[in-house]
Amino acid sequence: MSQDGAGVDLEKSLGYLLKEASSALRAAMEEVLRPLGMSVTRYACLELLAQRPGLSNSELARGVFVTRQSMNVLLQALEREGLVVRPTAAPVGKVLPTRLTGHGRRSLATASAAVRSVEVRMLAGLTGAEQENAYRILRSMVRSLRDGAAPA
Amino acid sequence: MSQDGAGVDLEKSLGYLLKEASSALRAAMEEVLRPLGMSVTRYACLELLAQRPGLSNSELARGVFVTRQSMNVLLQALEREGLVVRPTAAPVGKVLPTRLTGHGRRSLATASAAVRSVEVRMLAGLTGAEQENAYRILRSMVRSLRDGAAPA
DNA sequence: TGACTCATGTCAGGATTCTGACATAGCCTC
DNA sequence: GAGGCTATGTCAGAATCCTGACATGAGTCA
Repeated sequence: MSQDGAGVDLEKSLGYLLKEASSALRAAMEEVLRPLGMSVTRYACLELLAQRPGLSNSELARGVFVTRQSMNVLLQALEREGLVVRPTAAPVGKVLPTRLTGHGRRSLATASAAVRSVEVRMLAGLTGAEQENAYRILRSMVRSLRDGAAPA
Repeated sequence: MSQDGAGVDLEKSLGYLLKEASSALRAAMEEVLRPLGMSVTRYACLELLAQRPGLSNSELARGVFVTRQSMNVLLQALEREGLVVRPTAAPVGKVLPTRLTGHGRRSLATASAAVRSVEVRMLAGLTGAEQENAYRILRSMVRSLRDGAAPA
């Protein structure tokens, strides 16, 4: 049914398109990660940890865009499965620096390759200049949204 | 940091930036919708329904990027609160065409204005040409992700 | 030193979404 | 008309994520 009404046109809304693209990306990632027994959130956590070893629970949460409570339960699971390690006592303050184990690094390697193939597929059909444009434009959107959030 | 070799560089990854932008947009929408007693999913459902009256449960689900089961529980709540109406019996097949009530339309109006202000803020700092670029590039990403998903 | 503020880790409860499953209606082919 | 295929609406259970709350440690300031 293609019945156009009045009001905001979702088909031309960049916000809607942004959600659509993000949703398509997540679905594509889930599709390639599922056979590996890994979820998108788990992969994101491991990938972030590989690039920034020793990140704390709260820092990981912010990097993966979930609450620190959700990240806490995820880290407990990853720790139980031997993918990451955390010291039993905080070396300084309450912060528990997390690190990947060998098992975690190997598990991440295959997942990372799969995700990379998805990103390559997503960028197929775009020139290098277009990718640069996309990067700059998305960065501008994020900055505008964050800055306007707390003007007081 | 330093070791990029095998891993995806999240700071330069368009996929990560896409997730970041989508997350920031959702957070900004939740912030302005919360005082109105409305969630992002509810708003999206009502907005879609305003533009395409008579949409079915499954069609709404695809438009809002959730499963039809989730949309079903949402529609039941909206119906209970008098924001939408569905016929008790399907006029044709099993499809139940959903429509906004006057109450639903009024509730949507204020929410729609709030969301529009967020989108305006998001696009501040971008020229018309840049917005056109963003639209075209995001569309290309979605198409590439969907097409490659089922190569048979 | 003591009070205040902020960030962190964690537990508990609730809300939202998803996966699995079933019955049914429309469409297509034979 | 019979059979297969797809899509839909719906119920039930499980997984995931979030909000609320508490205690603790670091930093600031009088």
